Amino acid sequence: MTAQLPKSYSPAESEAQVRERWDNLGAYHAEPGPWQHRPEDLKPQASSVNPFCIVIPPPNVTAALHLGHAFNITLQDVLIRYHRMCGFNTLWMPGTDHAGIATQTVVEKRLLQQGTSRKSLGREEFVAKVQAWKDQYEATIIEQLKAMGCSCDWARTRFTMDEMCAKAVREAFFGLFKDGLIYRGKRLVNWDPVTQTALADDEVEMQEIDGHMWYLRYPLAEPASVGGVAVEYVTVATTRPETMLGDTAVAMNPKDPRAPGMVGKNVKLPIVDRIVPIITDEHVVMPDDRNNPMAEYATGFLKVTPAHDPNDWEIWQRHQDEIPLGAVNVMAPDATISAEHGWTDVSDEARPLVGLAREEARRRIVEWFKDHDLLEDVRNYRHSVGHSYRSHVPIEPYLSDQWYVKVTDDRLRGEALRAMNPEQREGTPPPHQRPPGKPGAKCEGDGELTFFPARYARTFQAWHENLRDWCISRQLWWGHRIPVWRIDPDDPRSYSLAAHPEKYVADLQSGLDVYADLLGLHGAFLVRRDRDRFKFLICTRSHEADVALVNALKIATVAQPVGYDRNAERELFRDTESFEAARNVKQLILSAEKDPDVLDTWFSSALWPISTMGWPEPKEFPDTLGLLETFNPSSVLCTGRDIITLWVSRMVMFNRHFRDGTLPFRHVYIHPMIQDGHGQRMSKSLGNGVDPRDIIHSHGADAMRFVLVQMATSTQDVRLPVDLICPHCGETFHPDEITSPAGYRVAAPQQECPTCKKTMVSSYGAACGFATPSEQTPAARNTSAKFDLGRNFANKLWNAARFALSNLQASDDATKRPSDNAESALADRWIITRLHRTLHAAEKAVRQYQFNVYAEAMYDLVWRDFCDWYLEAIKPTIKENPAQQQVLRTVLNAILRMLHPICPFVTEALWPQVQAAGEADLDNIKLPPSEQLAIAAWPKIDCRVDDKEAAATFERVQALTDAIRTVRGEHNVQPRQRIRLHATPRVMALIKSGEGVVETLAGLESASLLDPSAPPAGAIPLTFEGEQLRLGGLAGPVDPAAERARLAKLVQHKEQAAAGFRKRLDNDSYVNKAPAKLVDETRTRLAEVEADLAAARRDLEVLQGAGAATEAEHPS
RNA sequence: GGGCGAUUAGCUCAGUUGGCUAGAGCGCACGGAUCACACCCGUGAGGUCACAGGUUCGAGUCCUGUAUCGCCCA
Repeated sequence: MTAQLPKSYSPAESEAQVRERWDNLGAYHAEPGPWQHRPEDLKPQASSVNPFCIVIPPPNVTAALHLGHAFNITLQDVLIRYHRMCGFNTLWMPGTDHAGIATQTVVEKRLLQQGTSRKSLGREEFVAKVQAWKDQYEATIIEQLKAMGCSCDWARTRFTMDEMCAKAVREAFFGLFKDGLIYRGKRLVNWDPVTQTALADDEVEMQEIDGHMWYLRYPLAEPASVGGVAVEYVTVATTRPETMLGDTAVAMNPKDPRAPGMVGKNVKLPIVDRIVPIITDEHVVMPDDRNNPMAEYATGFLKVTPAHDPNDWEIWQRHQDEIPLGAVNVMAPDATISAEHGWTDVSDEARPLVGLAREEARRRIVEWFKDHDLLEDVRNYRHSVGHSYRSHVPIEPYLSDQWYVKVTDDRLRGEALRAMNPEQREGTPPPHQRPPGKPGAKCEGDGELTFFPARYARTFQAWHENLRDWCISRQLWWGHRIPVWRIDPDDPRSYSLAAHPEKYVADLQSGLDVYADLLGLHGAFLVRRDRDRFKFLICTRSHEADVALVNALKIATVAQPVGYDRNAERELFRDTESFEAARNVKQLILSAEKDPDVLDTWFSSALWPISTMGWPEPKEFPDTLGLLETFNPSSVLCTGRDIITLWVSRMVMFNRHFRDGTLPFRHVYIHPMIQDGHGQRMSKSLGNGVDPRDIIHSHGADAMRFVLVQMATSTQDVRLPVDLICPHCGETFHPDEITSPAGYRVAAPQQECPTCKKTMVSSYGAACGFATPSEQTPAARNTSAKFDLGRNFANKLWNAARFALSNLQASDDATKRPSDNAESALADRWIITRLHRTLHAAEKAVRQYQFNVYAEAMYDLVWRDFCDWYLEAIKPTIKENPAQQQVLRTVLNAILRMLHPICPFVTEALWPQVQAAGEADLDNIKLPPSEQLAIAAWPKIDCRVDDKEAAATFERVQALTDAIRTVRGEHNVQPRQRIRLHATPRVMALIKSGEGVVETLAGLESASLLDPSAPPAGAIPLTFEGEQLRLGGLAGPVDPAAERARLAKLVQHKEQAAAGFRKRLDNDSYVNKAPAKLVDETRTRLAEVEADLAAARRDLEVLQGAGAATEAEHPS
C-alpha cells in the first residue's frame, strides 16, 4: 500500500479530524465497574482492573487558561493516557472552580466600566452577572482543554458551585459544625474601607510610603521611678497616631532595664482618659538593639492597639489576663472614627473626633498632642504600607467576626500528619491514635501520602506543625453562602433570653427537630449557642432546611403540642409552659437572619476529590454510584508547590475526616512553575500569561505538549521568552517592554510591527485593560521559539512514518515474519533492542514522574535511532525484504503507541495508515490491533528481544561510520562522492557484520583489505580502534599541511587522554581502593587510546615521509 | 527571621546511590536541493560546571562557608 500523506505535518488539519474521532469514541468515560449494574449494592467488589484516577485541580473561571495551566494539565494527560493504555480503569475528572474573590473582582471591575456597581444591582442580580461570566469562561476553559488534547471524562465535568458540590459543602459544614470543628470568632482582616470587603493577603499590594514616625507622650496614672528618678510619662512611637484611641496597653521588653520600675503601673491615655496597663512582651524592640534596624526609631515603649494592628493583636493574645479591655475598635467599616463598633468609653475630649475620616482624625490628634505639649518628636520615616489592589487605598487592619475551621484539632491536623509516608516524615510520627468514635488503631490511609519530589513533604509537614485555625468566611456575594442563621438578642424583635439560655437552646433544638421530622428533613437543624455576640446559631443542613426555616412562621408547632384546635386554627398545648416555649421558639426564629458571608473558595475545593464523586449521597446522583469506592483515594494529585498549603493540606484533612481516614490521593506530584522570559511567574493578575491556543495556533498542540513535558524536570522552574506574531503581516518579533505599575517587565500594551509598522495590542494590554483591540489595532497572538523543537519533532515523526509506510507492502502473511531474531539483520536486531530499552526507560520515568526523561527518551529513539540510523540503514534492503518490513512495521507501530501520551494528535492522525499497513506482530512483542490509538494497548516487549551483542556491534558500526564521516567532513567531500575504505581484517569483519550499513551511511564505494606493505598512494590515514585504515577516492587534492595539522591535533588529544588514564593507574590508592571492574576498564581504555595514539603517530610519520604535495589517488 | 531551590557552552536547560575525554536543543561556522523530512541532512567550533575551603583513590555530583537570583512561610 502507498500512504497518501501530505509532505509535512499540518497540526490544524489533523487536530480537528482527530478530535472528531475521539468525540465519537467516548473512550474517556470511566465507569466504576461492578457498581453500574447493581446500584443498590455499595460494597466494594474485587475488580479485575486496577483503577487509576486523577481529579483535575479545577482552574478558576476568572479567565482563560495560560501556559502554566497547560503545563499542569499536559502532565496529567500524559499520566492518564499512559495508564489507560496500560489497561487501568482510568478516570480523569474535569471541572472548574468558582474562585470567589478573583471572579467577583473581575466582574465588579467590568460593572464599574459600565457605570454600575455590585451594590446598585443587588445581591441576586449581581450573582446572576457573575454566573454569566462563569458560564462564558467555563466554556472557554473546557474548549482550551479539548484543544490541548485532554482525555477527560467530559460527561462528568463538575463545577465547585454546581448542585453536587453544593450538597457536599452543606454536609461538610454541617458535620464540622456538629463536631465542634467550626466556630465563630473575631479576627483582624485586611479591610478595604472603600469596597468594604476583606481581602486575602495576596490581594494586598505593598507600597513604599514616605511617612512619619510620631512620638507621643502618655502620662503615667500613678507615680513610678526608674533608678530613683521619678518618671512622669512614657513615649511611644507610631506611624498611625489615630489608632491611639483604641490603645488598651503599653508594652515594653522584659529585658529593658527600666521594666522593673514600670511594669504593673498604668498610664492615662490622653484624649480618651482611659487607664491602661504597662506590660512586657519579648517582641518589643529596645532602642539599643544593634541587630534590629527598627531600634533607630524605637523608644522601648510600644502602644498596644489590638483592634487595629496585627502585631498588637498577637500581644493581646499572649497577655489576655493583663489587658482587661482587650480590643477596642474605634472605627466603622468605612474607616471613620466611630463609637458604635466597640468603643464605649468615649470622653468629652474625644467626642469631636467621632465621625471623622481616619486621615482627618490623625491630623486632629497630632494637633492635640502638640497643643498639650505631649508631642515629643516627628521624624521622617519610609515604610511599606499595604494597599488594596482594588481601590488602591491603604488597607485597614479591621476587627470583624469571622468563621473558623478548627484545623488545629487532632481530628484534622493529626490526620494530615498521620497520612504522611513515614520515610518522608521528620521526627517522631504522631501516634496512630484514633479520635473517639473511630475505632481501630490505624486507618487505611495512614503513612501512604507520598510526595514527588520528596522534599515537598517537608513543606507539608512544617505547614501542619505551625498551623493556625482557618478563617473560612469571606465578605463576598459570589460563593457558597454560610449555612447558618443567627439570632441576635440585640435585635429588638427577639425574645429576651438572658435568664436561661441553655434551656432555650434545648427548646429550640427539640422544636426544630419535631418540625424537621414533620417535613421529612430529619436532623436538618443544629442549634448552638454562640460564645460571643450572637446568642444562637442555627446551622441548616440543606437548601430544603433553609426554605423550611423561612416558612417556619406558618407552623407554630416547633414545640410539641398535644393537639390541634381546628376552630381556633392553633395547637393545643399540654400546659402554659410548653405554650410559652413554643411561643419563644417561634419568636426566635422570626428574628433569625442568614449569615451574609460566603465560604472561602478553598472550603469547596477541599472537598473536590469527594464532592465530584457524589459524596455524601451518591444515590442522589445515580451516575456517581460506586465512584468513591473505586476512585477515592485517587492515584495522584498534580499541582504547583504554592498549592501545598492552600489546597493539598485541606483536601487531606477533609477527605480523611469525612471518609474514615481515606486519603484524597496517594501521590502528590509537584511540578515546576512556568515563568516568562524574565523569570517572572506567569499569571492572570500579572497579565503576562500566554493562551495555549496561541501556541497551538503557531506550533500545534503536540509541539506544545512535547516541549512542556520535556521542560518538566524535578528542580528547575521554566523560563519561556515570549514573542508576538503581527496580525497584519504574520511576522514574529520580540515585543517592546515596559515596567508595569507593580514593577514587572511586561510587553507594552500597544506594539508596532518592526516589519510592516502597523500597530496592535499585546495580550498584557488586553488582559489589564490598558488597550482594547479594534480593527485597526487587533490583538497580537503570542508565540515562543521554545516550541520549535516540538514542531520539528512532530514533523520528523510524520515524515518518518510517511517514508516507512511507503515501504511497507500490506501484509498479513505470517510466514514473512522473521522466524527467529537471530536470523534478522543487525540493524533490525539493534532497533528492536533500542525499542525495548526505551520502553523500559519510558515506563520507569513515568512511574517516577520524571517527565523530561520520558520525552527525551522518545526524542532519541525517534530521531537519533529510528530516523538517523535505522531508516537510513535499511533503505537499500527494505523494499525487497518482507521480514525487515515486518520489523519496520512493528517498530513504527510501537513508537506511535509509546509517544501517544505526549503527542496524542500526530500519533492518532497516523494511526489509521499504520493499522492499514498490516498487523504489527513479532515474537515477544505484543501490539494488539486497535481501531483508535487512544485506547490501544501499551506495548509489551519481552526482554528476550534485547540483543546485547547486536547492540554492541551496531555501536561499533556507528563509531566507524562517524569516524569516516568526520574525515569526509573535514575534507569537504561532497555527499554524493563515494569513497574507498582500505581496512584491516578486524575492521573488514565489522563491516561485514554491519551488512552494508557502513557502506551506505559512510558513502563508501568499496571496502577492501589494506595491504600494509603497499598502502594505496594518496589515501588519507584514519585511526579506528587502534588500527590504521586508509580512505581513498576523495576527489580533489589533499592539503598535506592541513592533514598534518589534523593528525597532530588528534595525537595531542589522545596523548592527553592517555596521560589521564596513566596518572590514575599510577596511583596505588586508586588501583587498590577503586572497584576492580573500574580499574580494569581504565586499563582497557588506556590500551585503546595508546593503540590509537600509536596509529596516529605512524600516520603522521608516513605523511611527513611522503614529503610535499600528495596527489589524491585517482579513481580507476 | 525560618525553610526550599537555583548558579553547567552565546541562549534555554539535562546530568537520580561520586567513576570513561561533562551532554541536548537553539544559535554560530563549513558543506549539501540525495528520490521521508530544508520544520531537513552531514561535519565542526564552543565549558577553569558561581566562588573559596573540606571529605575521597576520584567531586558538576557529598559537606562547610561566601556571593547573586527566585519562591514559600513568618
